[in-house]
Amino acid sequence: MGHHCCSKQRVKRGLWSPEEDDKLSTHITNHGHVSWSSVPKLAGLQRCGKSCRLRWINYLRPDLKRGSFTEEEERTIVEVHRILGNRWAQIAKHLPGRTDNEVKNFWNSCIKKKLLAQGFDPNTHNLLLSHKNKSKSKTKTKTKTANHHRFPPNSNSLVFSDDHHQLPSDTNSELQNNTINFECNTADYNTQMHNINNAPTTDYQFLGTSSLNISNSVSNNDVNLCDGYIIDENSIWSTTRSLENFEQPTQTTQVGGADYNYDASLFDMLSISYGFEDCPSTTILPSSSSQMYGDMEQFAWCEGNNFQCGSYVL
DNA sequence: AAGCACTGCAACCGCCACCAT
DNA sequence: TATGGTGGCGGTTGCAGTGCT
Repeated sequence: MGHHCCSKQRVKRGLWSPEEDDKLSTHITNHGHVSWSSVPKLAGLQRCGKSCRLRWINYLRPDLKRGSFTEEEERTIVEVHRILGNRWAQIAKHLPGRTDNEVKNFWNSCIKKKLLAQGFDPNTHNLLLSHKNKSKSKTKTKTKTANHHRFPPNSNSLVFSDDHHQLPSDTNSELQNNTINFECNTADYNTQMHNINNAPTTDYQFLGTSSLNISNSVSNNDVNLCDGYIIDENSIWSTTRSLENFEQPTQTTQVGGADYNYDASLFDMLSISYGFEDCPSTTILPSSSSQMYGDMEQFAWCEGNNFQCGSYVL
């Protein structure tokens, strides 16, 4: 069934003229819109309501940001796309003043090509096979990788408990300045993104070295705890890439559920929120008495005596 | 200068979900 | 419950602008 308003004859199509823009802007500004299907008639336009809506949302709305995307916006798009996939409307919500159409066009015309040029599959954010083979012999290669679907089907967002997560300051001398912003207001993922993009680096890093034990019971190709390093084809471990002073693992001792020694710029929360969908039985046990559990709908993380938990919103 | 290929982006199309009747 | 109207979304198209030969 088509749209009622679009089935009427004498509906103009194609690019909007300045006069049409003016009519639509004036009408919406003065009267708002109760029903888009009634807007063309009331505004004196020979367009269908759907076209009016699109024109207003994508071009005439006063709160739209104009001009090129900034590097920060680009980073945000890549990060959120890594999590959400082609959910342009959701991605656009992280970019005030940008529309889903704009983000989609930018992705298709620019970011996609950049990722491909860098050897990443723009759909999955994984290394393309050809690049994987090239880097296979390099155990410390820094890469980006991610799952295709970050959230369980029908989930809208990720929710963390509201407590600010802090490592016990006196329990491990290797960890300093180790406040991790684990905070994310309910259903406000944007807050989390903003915090991570703007926070001082030390807010999100462990300084020093931590030894990890990765116990991974779902060791198949798509197991992907977070994003970051490829240790081998089957075991992927990670941290955030967006932070400055991001350091590579100092040592990789063994592959496949054994110990890893990392220069631990480890647990960025954004990364931790990734990947549980595909590794429901994964447990991560850093030797510094930290634990994290993940499953499809819930996860939790212990650091010393502090305990954090969160869940997906279904 | 002309013709062609490529690119970016505005707009459209088709589908789905939701709501009112 | 079925149906129709509508809003919203992602995929796709078409065209104007640009660059290359």
